This record gives sequence, C-alpha cells and structure tokens, in this order.
Amino acid sequence: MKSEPDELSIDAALATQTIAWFGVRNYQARNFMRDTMRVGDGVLFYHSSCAEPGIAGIAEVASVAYPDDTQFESASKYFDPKATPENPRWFQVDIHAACKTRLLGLPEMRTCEALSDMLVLKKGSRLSITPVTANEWATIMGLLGK
DNA sequence: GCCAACGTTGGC
DNA sequence: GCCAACGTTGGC
Repeated sequence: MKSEPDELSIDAALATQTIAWFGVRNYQARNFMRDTMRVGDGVLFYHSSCAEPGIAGIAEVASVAYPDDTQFESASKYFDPKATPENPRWFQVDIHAACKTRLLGLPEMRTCEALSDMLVLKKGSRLSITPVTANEWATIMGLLGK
C-alpha cells in the first residue's frame, strides 16, 4: 500500500493505533481492498512520491472493507456526488502498522529477479494498492532480514 | 518541474 | 461503444 510520507509516514503510522485507509478513488485499488483483503493479511508499507521511494515498513490488515464516509461529505476533497449511503461506491480498510524496516528502495527491488513480476514495479503502474504474491512476500522478507 | 502512463469523462 | 480530451500519479 502506497503512502506519501508527507501525508503518512511509517513513523507516523507506528504512532497510530489504527489507520483508516480512506480516500482511495480508483476502482482496481478499491476492489483489492473489498474483494481480496482479509483481516490479518500482511501489508508492505510503501513510501511514494518522495526522495527515496520504496518499502519502509510492514503492517497488517485490521478490518474487512467498509464504506468510506468521506464520499458522502460534500466538503471533503474525496466527496463523490454519485455515492449514497444506501449504495456506497468507495470502501476502506483499517490497517495496523507492525514495524519499520530498512528502506528497501525501488532500484534494489528492480535488481531482484524474483520480484520482476510485481505489479507495483511495472512500468506506468500508478495503483496505490497492489497485491503481493506469497513468493514475493517471502523474497522481500528475506531482503529485509525478517 | 517534466512527462510517460494510465484512468475517467462525455460527446457523438 | 468509440475515442479525444482531460486529470492524476509518481518516478526521475
């Protein structure tokens, strides 16, 4: 899951009990949260749009998906006039930050053959949430010494 | 700040 | 349902 450290860094996430991952406004990313995430799933906390993009920590999914209230709030930048509480369009999950890791930067990830198919590394990939396979997870834990 | 890549919107 | 125009993302 991508987070801009200026918005929410791994340090800030660790200082927060439960992080509500609101504001996702992309259908694919929404579907990953709603349809494939389960409580207890591992999360790679990725710093994006910053000097050193890469994996900065590990977190855990702490809830199933539930409606993102900001879609109903007309004053919110995440407001969606086409969404209603009866028929919500956008969902969020709760996340619990587990630990900070050394920064596993993009260049290092790209040199790793076992990670070459990771969605987040694909050219032009802009999805803020992408799935990680069990093998990719294991490879990354190895690189992080976890 | 640039720009490639991608998603969304809306006219037709 | 096509596709041009536009907006956004995010690495560099």
